[in-house]
Amino acid sequence: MKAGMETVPGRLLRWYDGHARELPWRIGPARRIAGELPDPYRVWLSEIMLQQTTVAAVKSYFARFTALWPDVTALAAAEDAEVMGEWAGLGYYARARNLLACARIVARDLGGAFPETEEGLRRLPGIGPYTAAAIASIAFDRAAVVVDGNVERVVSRLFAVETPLPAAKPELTELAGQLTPARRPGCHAQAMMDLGATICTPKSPACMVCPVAEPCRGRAAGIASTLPRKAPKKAKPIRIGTAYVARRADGALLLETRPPRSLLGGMLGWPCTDWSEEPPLEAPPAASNWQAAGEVRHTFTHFHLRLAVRIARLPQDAAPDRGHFIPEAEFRPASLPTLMRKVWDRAAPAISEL
DNA sequence: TAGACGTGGCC
DNA sequence: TGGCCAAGTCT
Repeated sequence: MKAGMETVPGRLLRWYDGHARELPWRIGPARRIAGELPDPYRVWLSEIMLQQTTVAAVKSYFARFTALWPDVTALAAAEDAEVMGEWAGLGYYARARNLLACARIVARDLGGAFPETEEGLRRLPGIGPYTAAAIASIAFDRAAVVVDGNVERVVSRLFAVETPLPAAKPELTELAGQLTPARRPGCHAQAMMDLGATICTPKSPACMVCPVAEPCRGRAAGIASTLPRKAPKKAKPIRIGTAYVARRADGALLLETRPPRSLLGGMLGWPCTDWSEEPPLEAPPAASNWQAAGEVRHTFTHFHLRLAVRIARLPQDAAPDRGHFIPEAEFRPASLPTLMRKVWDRAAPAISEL
């Protein structure tokens, strides 16, 4: 085959063999060619962590999780609170709840082995179309069509797809399928994602060094950097509320485990009023002397939050109707979701003076 | 099906 | 500073 005739998947694979990112959960192209495949547990764990999350943010969490729980059986046996505490700061906490649920199903019902097919994987909690395809492809070398945000971007540019997302999704999936080779599908999937992450980036793609620049129709049309098109986003409303940081005479802090399937569900947090666009009605935990300790601002996916922080010292025999005291020695701010850690950062200097 | 669901980095 | 963006899933 003449060089100019080399197919897109062929160019991509050749590029990947020389430029694959080295990642802790990955087996490099040379070892994969030699027949080695990565540990499905590590692939699964990394894929869950990487959902809507950057590689940079995931690395330290992945290291800690695999050190604490080296295999799915170990993770399945962990306490909920410990796993949620280790996930704190990574966001999208439903992922951590589903991670544990999934680990327990795999350990208990599947003998500790992950399903090797998309269909089997798809039945597990927290594994959707993308993750099922990614695990089947990367961990088991199945020719699954892996479509994440990177692939959507690469494919929409290669074929100059101007239909806005999410309407363009079926078309992009079809085109991604046409590119998926029967040979080395796992390397192909990772090559597409590496290309999207390092060269075919959202803002200023490095077309000058792109291995598929020549066949790229988006580049030829001069519109690559504007693709994929996306539907306009809605404005975020501002919600307000109050967080209460109470410290007992012995230093213990009043925290509560937030209800599952809610915002920050399953995570530890300070008792709060509800967060709404109107001033809150809910009463604070019983205490005589709440003092203002500033405000925390935090932005979630769909709203901005302004949380007033109030602090109080509670008598040793206090019996609050919500939450539970955590002894000073056991309290780890790092086990709080970021919003709640911000509240603590605001409250901590003042509360020790109380 | 569109909205809920986190966070940190970048410009 | 504030809006945008990043390896999606669930309901």
